[in-house]
Formats: sequence, structure tokens, C-alpha cells
Amino acid sequence: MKPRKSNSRDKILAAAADVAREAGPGNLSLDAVASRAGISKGGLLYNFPSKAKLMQALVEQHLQDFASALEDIHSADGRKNLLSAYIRLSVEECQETEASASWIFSAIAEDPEFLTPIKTFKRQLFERLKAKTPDLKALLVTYLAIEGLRSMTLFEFHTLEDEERQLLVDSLLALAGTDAGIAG
Amino acid sequence: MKPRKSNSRDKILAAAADVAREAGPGNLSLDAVASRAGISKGGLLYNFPSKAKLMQALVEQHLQDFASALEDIHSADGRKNLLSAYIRLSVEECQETEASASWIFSAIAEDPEFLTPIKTFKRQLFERLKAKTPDLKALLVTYLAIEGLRSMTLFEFHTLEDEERQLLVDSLLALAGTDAGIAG
DNA sequence: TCTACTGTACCGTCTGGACGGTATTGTCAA
DNA sequence: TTGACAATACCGTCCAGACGGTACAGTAGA
Repeated sequence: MKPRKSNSRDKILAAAADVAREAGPGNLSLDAVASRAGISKGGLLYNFPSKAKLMQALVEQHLQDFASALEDIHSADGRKNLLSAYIRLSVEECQETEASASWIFSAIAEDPEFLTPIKTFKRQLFERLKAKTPDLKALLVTYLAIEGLRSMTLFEFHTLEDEERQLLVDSLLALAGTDAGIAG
Repeated sequence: MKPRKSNSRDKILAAAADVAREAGPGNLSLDAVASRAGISKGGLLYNFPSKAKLMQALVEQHLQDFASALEDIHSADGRKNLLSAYIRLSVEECQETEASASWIFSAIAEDPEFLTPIKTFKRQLFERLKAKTPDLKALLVTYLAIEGLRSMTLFEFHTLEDEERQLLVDSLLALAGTDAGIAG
């Protein structure tokens, strides 16, 4: 049927992320993506009929990858503590230097509406976390702190030293791992 | 002498922020800014000789405003607890709906280097906080959580309910206001 | 041969910014 | 006082380049 069906698709998606990172989020042009993916512009537009579709696919793939990675970790964990799994996955993701999802900035520049799937995904995940986490205070603080870590990674604010970062993660996991609330 | 010295400058800066918010971060064109500011494109380029200079001024003004607001709050507070002042200012800033510094996305799309002044500002502020906060764990968690709150505001992820938000802020201020660490 | 896909040539639009012009105000010698 | 000149602040026009997207011809596998 389709000999290398979505092989091109994946190549293009990866190329788009690469271009966004290397050329800057504002310079994500279809020409650049096509050349980076090793195909022609015509071929690119055959797979993604418009730039908007490409961005959309970028967002959706990212969300799917994250969701399945979360399920993996959570299952490998005995489905015991979702918050803990979420924290560990997020921290891990933030440490992969080559990830740097700066293509998000391209998507926002193109049209902020591209964030909508991310918003609903986050909201659903947060609801799930609320249902599974006894201590709401601890959930709020840790969830926001993880969001902060993600933000600092995205913007490349390298404010924390390695030890500080480790101390932070330990604190968050401690907050997530017990029923203990915040002292005071 | 100079009847309305650089009144235009401020008008232009405000117009740029407005355009970025209303037309989307990727549609911040000089024409749009000029028309929004009520001057011509020639006049705009007289005040800011290039788009890059305009972006730079936007970043610098934002930083100056934040720094002076922080000093005000901290002083009004008896210069007692810098972290607490920082938290309250940040939360307040995140609640101003019209602020929505989405011009930052325009700056990033233009050139990620525009973030450099923000990076050094944040780093210096964090160093100051470290020097003044006895409990490093509490500092790390609260600082990151505030960063997360800022991020969610910027991206307009309205994940938290009002009560949850209030509970979060209370928890953070409690962590910042005492020498208590994290339970466990 | 047909179909799924690729490559190329091209078009219309938008944008930054260079440039020349102009009105107003300030400066200063005579 | 006045007239020559200069600086400031701004306007309107024009243009080269980049970009998204289309049209269409080509090609290789089934």
C-alpha cells in the first residue's frame, strides 16, 4: 500500500524541530524544513498541505509522545504514584538538551491557537493528578514547580546549579511521595 | 525646548505591546505598531532605528519596571523578606490580565538573543534571594513555583481554579515567611 | 498504465528599512 | 529685531527580499 508511509512525515517533523532550534523560532520556513528533511518543497507540501497542518502535527506528536512515556513510567512503577511519575518524566525530559522544544515558539508566532491541544491536555492531566493525590497543597506546589522547571528549560534560563536542581527534585519527590503536607 | 520630549517613545512601546497581544506575537510589524501609536512608519524608525532596537527597549523597560516595583514593595515591607516581596509582586503581576507580556514571544521569534538581559536579571535576582533566604529548599521550591505560575500566565494555561491559586499562594508565602522547611 | 509521490518554476503578498522631504523650533550674529 | 542657518521630530514612498502556496511536469513501483 504505502511503502514508507509516514517515514517522510516523521523525517519532516524532526527536521522542523531541528530548524526551529537551529535557525531560531522565527525562521521556520517551509523551504528550510524541506531542505533539512532532504526532500523538496513540493514533497513537503504533499505530506502537509499547509504550514498550519505541519505545526499542528508537531504539537500532536509531542503530546502523544509525552502521554505514552507517562503511561510507561507510571506502569513500570506499579501505578502507585502518578504525581511522582509525572515529576520524574518531566525532569528527565528537561535534561535532554537536544529536545529543547523551541518549535513551540514557532507555533505561537504562527498562531497562538496551536496551543489549544496543549491546554486541554494539561488540564486533563491536572484533573487526573488531583483525583489521585491526597494532599492538594503538595500537588499544587510540586506541579507549579515542575511547570517552572519546564519554563526555565524552554527559555534556557540556566539559573540553577546542578546541586540546586538535584535538591529541588528531591524536595519535590519527597512532597509527592508521602502524605506529608507543607511544614508550618 | 523639547515640548513633549520622548513622549512618542513611550507611546510606541505601549503600542508595540498592544499589537503583539492583539494581532499575535508573529504579526508584530512596524507598520502595525506605527499605526497603533498614531504616528507614521518614518516617525517610528526615527525613534527606534531598527526593529531590533524596539524589541530591546521593550525588554529593558519591562525589566526596569519590575525592578523598581520590587524595590518599592520590599521597602514598604521594612526590607524584611525579599522572597516574600518577590512572590507577592509576581503573583500580582500575573493577575493583571491586560499585562500578558506576550510581546516576549515576538522578541524570541525575532531573535532569542533578546532574552539575554532577562537571563542575567533573573540570575542576579536569584543570587540575591539565595543570600537572603535561610532555607534553600524552601527558596528553590517557591521560586520555581512562581516561575511556573508566570509561565502558565504567559501561555494562558488557565489550569488552576481561583481557590486553588489562592491556596498555592498561601502555601508559598508560608514557605517563604518562616524558617520552616519542607515536611518529611 | 496507473498511482503515489517528487521536484521545479513561479506568483502574490508582506515586511523591514532606506531615503528624501517638511514643518517646527532653537541659535546666533549683525 | 531679524534673517540665515541648523537640529529635531516626523511623514510618505519605494524597493529588494523572503515567504507561503500553487501549478504542473516528471518518475518509479505495482
